[in-house]
Amino acid sequence: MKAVATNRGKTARGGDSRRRELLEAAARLFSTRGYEGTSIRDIAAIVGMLPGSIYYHFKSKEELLVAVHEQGVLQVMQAVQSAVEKAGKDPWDRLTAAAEAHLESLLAENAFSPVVTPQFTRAFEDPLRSTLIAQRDEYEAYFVTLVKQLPLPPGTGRRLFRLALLGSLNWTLTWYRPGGKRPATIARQMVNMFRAGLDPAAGG
Amino acid sequence: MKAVATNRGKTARGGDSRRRELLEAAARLFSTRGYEGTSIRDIAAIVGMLPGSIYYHFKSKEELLVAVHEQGVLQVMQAVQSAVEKAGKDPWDRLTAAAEAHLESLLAENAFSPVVTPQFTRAFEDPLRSTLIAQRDEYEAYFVTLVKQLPLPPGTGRRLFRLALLGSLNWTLTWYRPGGKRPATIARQMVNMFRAGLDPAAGG
DNA sequence: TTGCCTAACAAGCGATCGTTTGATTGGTAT
DNA sequence: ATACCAATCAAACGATCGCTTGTTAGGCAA
Repeated sequence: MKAVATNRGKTARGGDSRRRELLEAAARLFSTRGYEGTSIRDIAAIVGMLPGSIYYHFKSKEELLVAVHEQGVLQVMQAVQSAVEKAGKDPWDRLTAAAEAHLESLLAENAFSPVVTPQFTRAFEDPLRSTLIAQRDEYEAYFVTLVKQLPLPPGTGRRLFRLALLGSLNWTLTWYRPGGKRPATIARQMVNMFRAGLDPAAGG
Repeated sequence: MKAVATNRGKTARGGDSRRRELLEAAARLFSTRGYEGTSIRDIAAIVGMLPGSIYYHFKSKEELLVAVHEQGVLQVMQAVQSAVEKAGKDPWDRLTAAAEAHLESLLAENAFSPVVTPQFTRAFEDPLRSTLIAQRDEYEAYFVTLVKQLPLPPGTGRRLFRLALLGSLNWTLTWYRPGGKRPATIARQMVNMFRAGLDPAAGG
């Protein structure tokens, strides 16, 4: 494992910039037109590259998808974790912070994260599908711990609570228009809808 | 408008049965593999027909999709309306009945209805996209009236309430597995989560 | 200068896509 | 029997798909 001093072969400053451009273009197209609806040629055209050249950076279209998905999970996860850490100790505050960061990531313009949602994953066959689900589960497990800390009335299904909240948040992707309320506001109001009924300390 | 006594040309009893078979096969494939991920040849193979023969029944793949989508909207709409009518007068009961019927339709095996969700519509371009959205809006407007009848505390965003609830319900498509709770049970519990906090008459 | 290596180009492979066209089949009405 | 017509077959069209292959341009090290 010898350290390489010079950026061997990479263009000018900053490593694999072309690779990142490809990831970004692919993410945008995948999330708007879907995976099957996006061709290698579409992606190549955006970054100004011939279709064949993509295969120098990724060995297949599927591998490109997995890389995009991984990047998406990473981005959302980091945003959420960092927001939660800043949120203090109250479990509801922490959940609210997570929801805000989650929705902001999903609706951000960079367009990496929409690919992360299971609604995207659903259409794939099983070797690939399992890979994507595994990546995503790592993230969703974080929400499990957040919900576990919540002071909920006994008998409340924590699993259903989590799925319902994430459902409300993720569904925003289908109706949100940039002109409207800020994503963080929407996320907070949604958490409050759930909270009002289930938090004994909240004021109805 | 002259009535035709004999089933002119249609096979045996029951009008355009082949057309319905095509719609059904297309619905199943569209909802599992997506529109772009489904080929005319796939659909033809299921109903035992050569690819070209499909074009006797539908003039294009897009028209087939629109027909499937329309059928899906119709099915869900009828199921929901019929359930609401049986539900009595209490607005929360009516909403609960609607949610149950909605989710049951979405998770039913016939597989027509998943195509109705906006998560499916999202990926299309604008002439087609607008057509699908228009079909779907007709249905969603029905939920608007249901939510309007609800006795909610002043200041509660009814629009966000509706979108959040439908989000929770629709998202179930991404995680539901046939072994688990019955769809109607899930729907009822979800409505109750929202209700507990927002209905002044509910017992916390 | 020589040699290497990254990153891309140029061209095309076979497969599959949605769709069209013309012929064929079988039942129904006359 | 004949004529008709709905419904399908059989075959192929051009376009586009993911991907491969051989080559080339340019920077870095020896």
